[in-house]
Amino acid sequence: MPPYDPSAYPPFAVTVDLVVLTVRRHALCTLVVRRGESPYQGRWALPGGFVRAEEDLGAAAARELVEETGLCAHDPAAPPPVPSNGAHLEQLATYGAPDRDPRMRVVSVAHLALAPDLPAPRAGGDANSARWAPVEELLGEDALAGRAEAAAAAGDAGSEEKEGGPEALAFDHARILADGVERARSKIEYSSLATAFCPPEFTVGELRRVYEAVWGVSLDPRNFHRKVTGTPGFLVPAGGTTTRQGGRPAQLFRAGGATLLNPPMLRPEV
Amino acid sequence: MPPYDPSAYPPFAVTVDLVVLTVRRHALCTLVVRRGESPYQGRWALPGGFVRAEEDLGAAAARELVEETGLCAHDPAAPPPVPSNGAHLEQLATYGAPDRDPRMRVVSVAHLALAPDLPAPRAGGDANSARWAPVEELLGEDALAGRAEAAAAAGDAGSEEKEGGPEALAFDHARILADGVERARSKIEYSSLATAFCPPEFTVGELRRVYEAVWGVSLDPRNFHRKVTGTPGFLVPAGGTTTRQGGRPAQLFRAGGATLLNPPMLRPEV
DNA sequence: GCAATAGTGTCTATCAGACAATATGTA
DNA sequence: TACATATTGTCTGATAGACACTATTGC
Repeated sequence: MPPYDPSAYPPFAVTVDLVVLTVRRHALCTLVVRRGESPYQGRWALPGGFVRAEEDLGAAAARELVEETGLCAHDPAAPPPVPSNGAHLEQLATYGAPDRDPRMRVVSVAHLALAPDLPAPRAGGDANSARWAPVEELLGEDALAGRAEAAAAAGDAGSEEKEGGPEALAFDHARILADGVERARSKIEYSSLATAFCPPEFTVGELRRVYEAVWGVSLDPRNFHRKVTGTPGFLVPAGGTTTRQGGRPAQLFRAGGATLLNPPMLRPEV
Repeated sequence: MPPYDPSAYPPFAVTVDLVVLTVRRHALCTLVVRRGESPYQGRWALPGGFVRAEEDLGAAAARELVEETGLCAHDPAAPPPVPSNGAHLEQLATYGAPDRDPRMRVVSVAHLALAPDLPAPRAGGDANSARWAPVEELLGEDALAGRAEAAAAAGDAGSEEKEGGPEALAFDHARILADGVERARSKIEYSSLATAFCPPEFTVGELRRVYEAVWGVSLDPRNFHRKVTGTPGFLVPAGGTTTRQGGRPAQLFRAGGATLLNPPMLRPEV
């Protein structure tokens, strides 16, 4: 069985890009790194890198995640029996417009990671080269439903300043980020993924603030409590209580075994 | 701005594979083609091919779709004002395990297409080289939730007969198909995509049979009728009636403008 | 005391599911 | 007529959302 003739197919480079989301100070934030080289030198971009010759796509994404954040990714096929502080990682979508990188043909397999609030990014120890940026700041107010920043994917080098100003993300990363945010927003409706934003033990109020930050809405604390504690498999009591949010002590919970919520959480109408 | 040094990154080939679904005789079917060359010679596989040098991923998928079926793909970003008999096409996921093709490193961007029932496949006019196969036949009964045929991705050439028998799909295509079927099953819950399986004008009963075939369940015709006609934007009356299903004449409808259903259709419990 | 958060109870409009009854075609 | 499918209507149990009320901490 001979290998393909290399001239019979066009050469591609394959990369992984990461949309790493977390909730910090009641805002949905994503990890961005400063580009040190052309094109888009000095602009913020999603972390990512080349897939290695003998590396699976998910493994490449997990490697990039640990390099950028120190987070250990959960394998969705084999979640750990005890919730650790690892992150949820899943494939998001693949972006391969011929002109998305002016240097060469690059196909990027974007991945989505959800993580609890972390101390500070560690990108080579340089605090100026990586940060948690509120997604609202990067995408604007109308970041819902993939409507935001669609034009940014067209990026030609001559009009970089028009693509949302100097804070706009490099390449087509604004679109990738918008798609990742929309995926997270819809997925916490019908799955227990919102717990991936929480520490191993958390309160109902903390979980509610995750939903409020990701959806950008306010939820009734009483109905939320009734709903979330009444959904089988979503939460299991951890035993203790905490007052770290002030007020009356709140029970601590861990994520239950359920991955699909029935009934689902309902995102309020716009 | 110099291009990358080609030796600085591993070379990949990028392909698109298609999961084309339709409903035929009350069964969910997918298009498969017979492989004429090694590896997996003589086995059924999903249609697909290389992405060209200056071609976008979605364009490559649309090109393969028209080559295999003659179907014109709707651009999801700009659906036609009048429903034609084009197919719905969307990106599904990307598969890039290092050993998924024994000849070389191939990353495949799988796409999902939903189409109304078509006459017969036309793969070079050879009726023996392409067919509509019931997905149940290809994946077995437990094709839900991506559990089916996971082992098929491991495929080494020496044990082809163990991978579900001679009817098993080539490469990791059983997994791709299972993912596509699960995507379709969940997406018709909260979107109007089930109409993509119907001709331009269809009855409520025909739409119900689509749901029944895709989900593999029976639905109450009376509740279904009330639900589907009461969901705003889902259906618009086309004016006429038809008796092509026998019984009392049924009103004809066209797909309405809504893409997201509110409230969603509910898949019955298992 | 007051402020803040946690948690429970109640009411109501809505809706999914079960199913009776009727309408209108074909064999 | 018998049968098949379409369509409308009714009933009931479950629930989402609004919101009153109580509980328990820190200041």
